[in-house]
Amino acid sequence: MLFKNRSTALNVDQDTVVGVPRNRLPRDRVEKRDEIVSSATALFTDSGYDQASMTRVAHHAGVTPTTIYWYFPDKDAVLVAVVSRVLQTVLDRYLELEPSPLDERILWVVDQLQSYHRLVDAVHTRSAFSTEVDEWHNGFHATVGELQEKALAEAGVPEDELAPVSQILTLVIESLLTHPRTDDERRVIVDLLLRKLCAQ
Amino acid sequence: MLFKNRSTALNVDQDTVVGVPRNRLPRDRVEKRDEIVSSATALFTDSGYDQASMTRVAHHAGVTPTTIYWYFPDKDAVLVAVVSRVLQTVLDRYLELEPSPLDERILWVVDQLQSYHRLVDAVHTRSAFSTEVDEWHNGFHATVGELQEKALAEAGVPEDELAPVSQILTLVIESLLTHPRTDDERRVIVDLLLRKLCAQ
DNA sequence: ACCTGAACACCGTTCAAGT
DNA sequence: ACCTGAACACCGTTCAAGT
Repeated sequence: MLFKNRSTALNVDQDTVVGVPRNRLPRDRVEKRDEIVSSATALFTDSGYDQASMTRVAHHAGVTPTTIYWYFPDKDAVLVAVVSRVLQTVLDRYLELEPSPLDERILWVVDQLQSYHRLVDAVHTRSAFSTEVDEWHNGFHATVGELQEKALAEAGVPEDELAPVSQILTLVIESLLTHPRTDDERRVIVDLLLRKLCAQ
Repeated sequence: MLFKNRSTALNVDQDTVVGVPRNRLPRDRVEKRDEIVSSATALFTDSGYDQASMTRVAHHAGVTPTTIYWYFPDKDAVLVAVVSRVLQTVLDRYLELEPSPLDERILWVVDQLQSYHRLVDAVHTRSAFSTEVDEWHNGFHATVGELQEKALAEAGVPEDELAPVSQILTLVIESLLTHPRTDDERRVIVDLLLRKLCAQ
């Protein structure tokens, strides 16, 4: 029951040293951590940060609540791990998508993030109480801001308007997530915004 | 100790009927309810919805936690009472302020609501779980939307752009509350947005 | 009608004890 | 090194009991 991943013959590989499985332990640690983050992502996304208790996350990951505290200092650290991974995934997919009109790219982002609106709320709420969440949130806006300013410069926005235009766009995108609308409503808003904000 | 508001000579007025103080009871009830809402407003605003427990709100209002449940069905109902009163107060002051340029009025609203950003977060988060909060949130956007479309029409925004422009403005204002900036930064954003969105 | 204290089923987190 | 069960101080809410 204990060490169940390592005690079966199936899982023993050539790198294992008798008694001290050097290369095995770190890998297991990473895998279990990932498992916790996956469970937390699913539950935070579906039920929201508050309703998804550490107990529920733990059981979903097949561990005891206390085990999570071996991998993370507190619940906010789990939240940061969750949103980091979601951002990374979406960012990777976004960068592969590059050459398409700006409005299409923005609508794609809104569409991708739509299901994560509970994570957005959680980050905003927890930022006020957790410095670790607050720092991640600031870093998030810095990363996204840079990317967006580059895209906007290419779209013809003048140098001195780059910062505020980018910020407006980010704020609207974030808000669209927590104020759900139909595809059409979103398109009307994003199209009008870009038409007005991007000089031609 | 019980009925302390009514047992002192100071508080007995002419309308009081022996044994059954007809006019007194409803007034007391309203006053105590107001007291709870005031305490909740202070604590929700300063500490956030989650950190401000029913126990803390009750003690701040000079009652027992259970007493609150005589006046409100649950914590979300307290939240709705709090945000309703805040909105009413700000709306009243706004309507007295009427004749001033649109950008000044918007910056005034952002400034007024700035300190209530924790309430904004709470409403967004609770909307997903409480139909009473969700309904209030929808009503809020309807009320504000109407007011804003009128102001925008006067500012020269064409009929067919009224709805999306109003929505963009509301989303940006709401987001500015949860993403604090300096007065100058806010002014730059609002000025640019209005310059671009309002045809001239 | 209004208010209370005790209780219920939770919560995030800690810690001594196990392997 | 990693994991657990029991415990701690909370939480929102309920309810029998008081006035």
